[in-house]
Amino acid sequence: MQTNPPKGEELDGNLIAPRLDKLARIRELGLSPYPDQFAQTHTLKEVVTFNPEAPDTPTKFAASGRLMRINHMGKSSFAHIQDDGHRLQLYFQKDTLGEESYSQFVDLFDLGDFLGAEGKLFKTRTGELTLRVEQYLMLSKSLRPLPEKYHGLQDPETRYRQRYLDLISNKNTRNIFVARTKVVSAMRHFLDSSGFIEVETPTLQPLYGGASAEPFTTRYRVLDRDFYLRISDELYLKRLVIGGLDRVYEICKDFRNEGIDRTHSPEFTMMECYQAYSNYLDMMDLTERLVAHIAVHVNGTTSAAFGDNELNFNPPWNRLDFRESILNTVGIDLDDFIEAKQLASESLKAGVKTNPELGLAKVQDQLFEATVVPTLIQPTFVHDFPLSMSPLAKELSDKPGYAARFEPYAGKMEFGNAFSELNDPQEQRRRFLMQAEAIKLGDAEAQQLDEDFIRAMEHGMPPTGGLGIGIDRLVMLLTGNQNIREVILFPSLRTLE
RNA sequence: GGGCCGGUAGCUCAGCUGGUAGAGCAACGGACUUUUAAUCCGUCGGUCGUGAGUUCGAAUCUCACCCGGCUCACCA
Repeated sequence: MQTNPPKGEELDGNLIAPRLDKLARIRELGLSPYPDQFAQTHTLKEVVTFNPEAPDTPTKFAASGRLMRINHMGKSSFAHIQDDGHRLQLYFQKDTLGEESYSQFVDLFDLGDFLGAEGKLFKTRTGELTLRVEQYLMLSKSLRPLPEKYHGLQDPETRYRQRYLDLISNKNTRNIFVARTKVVSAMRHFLDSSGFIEVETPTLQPLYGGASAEPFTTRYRVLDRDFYLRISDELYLKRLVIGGLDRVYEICKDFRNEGIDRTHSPEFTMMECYQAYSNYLDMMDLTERLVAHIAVHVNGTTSAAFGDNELNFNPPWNRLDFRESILNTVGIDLDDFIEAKQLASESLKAGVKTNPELGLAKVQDQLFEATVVPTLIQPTFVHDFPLSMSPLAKELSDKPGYAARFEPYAGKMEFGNAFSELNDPQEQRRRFLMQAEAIKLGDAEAQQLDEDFIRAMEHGMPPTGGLGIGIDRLVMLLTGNQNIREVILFPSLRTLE
């Protein structure tokens, strides 16, 4: 839609002009439309907790916020100010303020302006807590109108492009992002108190790795070579475990140059943590406890409404063997197929199209995605993935061809990945070389050989469990949003010319 | 990328069997000293996403393009 993208210089039109006029009149009166400060006695959040009838209630409140509603009624006016998600009603009375002060409020203030007001609290006839204004001050003049007061801002495009308007007028939007912040802080708190230390590793990387994805490429001018925006921080965090940081984690943006849809954003936030002397089963346990802890911190309970379902993150979660999950769902036993083409044709019988030219692992993955994933509503660990799909994970000693790896699922959506980290450098080299074959087959997402990483591993790496959790998707699950754009403040959209 | 749906006033939406636009909120003027989606009277406000085409005449029909939503494909 062309209606709303900010046009910058064009501050005209008959909705803007009256505001500019008022701005000029404020200045003519020798007042500042943008004063330096206002001495608040209470935030709105605090004010709304008072009962005006209680004996210990202060006789003066000075509070401030954005004007969201004004009712002029001749010699008195009601208004609402909003701040930090809280609202307070103000009552302006000619008798209280005096003729000049009262009419200045009526003449010079618009919806959207910031205002500071001082006075006493009382309750209206209908019982609403209200501040009887004795003095007030313009704190900031607004030049553009707000979205409609009742319906708010509905248009999804404008909500994403001008998120500030969405935050002002839609309480639910605000709630989502407050919840998101709580998710991250609860995660940090849990990990910090479990002995993990938070680190920062490079966003710009000379080689990309740690995941299967196409990267964004950028030019590092001084070094005169291409760099990549990280698709993962895995290989750097493992170097740190090698360096003796036994429990590390990082929460950061990863970038993947791929499609955008309801569950994928090209830049998204990931938490990855690594714990020496543990394995993927320990990570499974960690995941359950971590997510349950976060859910309680955010929602007050381990359950969350998601679409038509009520998800319950209370441990223990379901556990589902990868091979068995496909066997039980479509009756195909992966162990019966060594060739990509065979499995692909068998999959097709079950109604699933795959790309056999990309190799067996890809076909297995596509079959799993199409058949098993849609059944995974309640939190579930899918474990023991085919080794060929897991170039950085250890092979299970009692299950050749399968990796000590799991992914947590909920709401038909993967939201993490974990394994017993491969720490045999010679085996790691072989795995990278297999990935090189996949690249030749046309798999644009296969992983690059990272000699420096192997060199680090050759110095000795302890047995280590690693876990990644997609923050955006976890927030989706805990806040009941089925679209990733609803949990990202400024989601990627095409630029408007 | 395919399919479907949408883009009309600042916002929320009508209008779409072709006759160049309406409502509510917002704004402006007026009435109103406990309103709260305040109410009542009056007024202003639109290159109907963009560009072509058909037509005497296009918001409306056709085509192309732009932007968004859903969906399928792709993508862990």
